[in-house]
Amino acid sequence: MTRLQSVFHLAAPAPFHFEGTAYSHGWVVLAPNAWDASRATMTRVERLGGGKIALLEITGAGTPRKPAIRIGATHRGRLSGEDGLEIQRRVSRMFRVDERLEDFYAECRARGGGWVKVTAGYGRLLRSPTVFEDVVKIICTTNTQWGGTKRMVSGLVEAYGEPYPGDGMRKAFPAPEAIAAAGLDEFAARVRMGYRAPYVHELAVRVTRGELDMEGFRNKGAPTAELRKQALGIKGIGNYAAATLLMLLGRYDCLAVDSVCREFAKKKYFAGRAPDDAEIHAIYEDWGEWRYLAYWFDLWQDFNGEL
DNA sequence: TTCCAGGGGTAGA
DNA sequence: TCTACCCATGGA
Repeated sequence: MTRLQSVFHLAAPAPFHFEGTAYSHGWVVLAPNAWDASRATMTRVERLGGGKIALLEITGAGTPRKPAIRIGATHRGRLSGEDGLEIQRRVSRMFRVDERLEDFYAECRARGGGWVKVTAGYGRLLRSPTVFEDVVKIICTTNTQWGGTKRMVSGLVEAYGEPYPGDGMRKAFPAPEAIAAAGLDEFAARVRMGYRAPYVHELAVRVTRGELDMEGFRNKGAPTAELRKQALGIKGIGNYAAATLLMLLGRYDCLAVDSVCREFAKKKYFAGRAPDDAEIHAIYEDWGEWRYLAYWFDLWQDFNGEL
């Protein structure tokens, strides 16, 4: 069967910095995502609800005043109207095109200095098309180095992801059903994620059985504290992971304090003395609902010198 | 060999 | 709510 191509354009909110969004944190290089720096293009295999597998090529488009995201989809067989809408919904979620950052930008402008650069369309930290994928990836970031996270996620995709037809090297992120169908022993032996294996497997089983509604975490009406409590109910999710998940859900009032954060705060704000967590939280307290983004771009500016 | 990483679960206080 | 202890894995 011949490969067909479809192209979609998503309108993005101005200001919108495509590369700054795609490469906003490590997610862009975690399988099945891949980043081609020479073309400023993100590619990813997506398994659609109707069963079709598409290879997506996602790039920035439009103009500064009317920014957009171009999605090139390669697939076998025609896409239905619903398939096309699903692709756009998924990319829209990944790049947070519905999120409003005006108040955050206003706060950055008020602070001045390097913060003004953030208002050029940064601040939308890349996420996954599904909450399930984000939670699995967050669990794979805990108590390991970044190289370990990449290895675990690649192994998971390789072992249980559906291959893109004609190029078995590229696969979609595994459906929870695929993980749940494997026994825990087999799963743990194939993916090698150590003590995290039972957590990820149990999560997949609970989602498959309908005991856990991951997409329900997007509930915009729920208070952050309630979502945090629900997140902490998932095995493998503690304070750091819950704050990271809340960030991916668009709630920035919790700070994800990890070893990177501790080391950064120690050097920049405490003259080499190790602060306790309460002291770290206090640094960004006055950013209110934007605390996480404030920390993230404080770290980013310090690390890169500039955006 | 030993340490530890973008921590978390559990038991016990 | 806090602390101590244990948890697999792989890189340094």
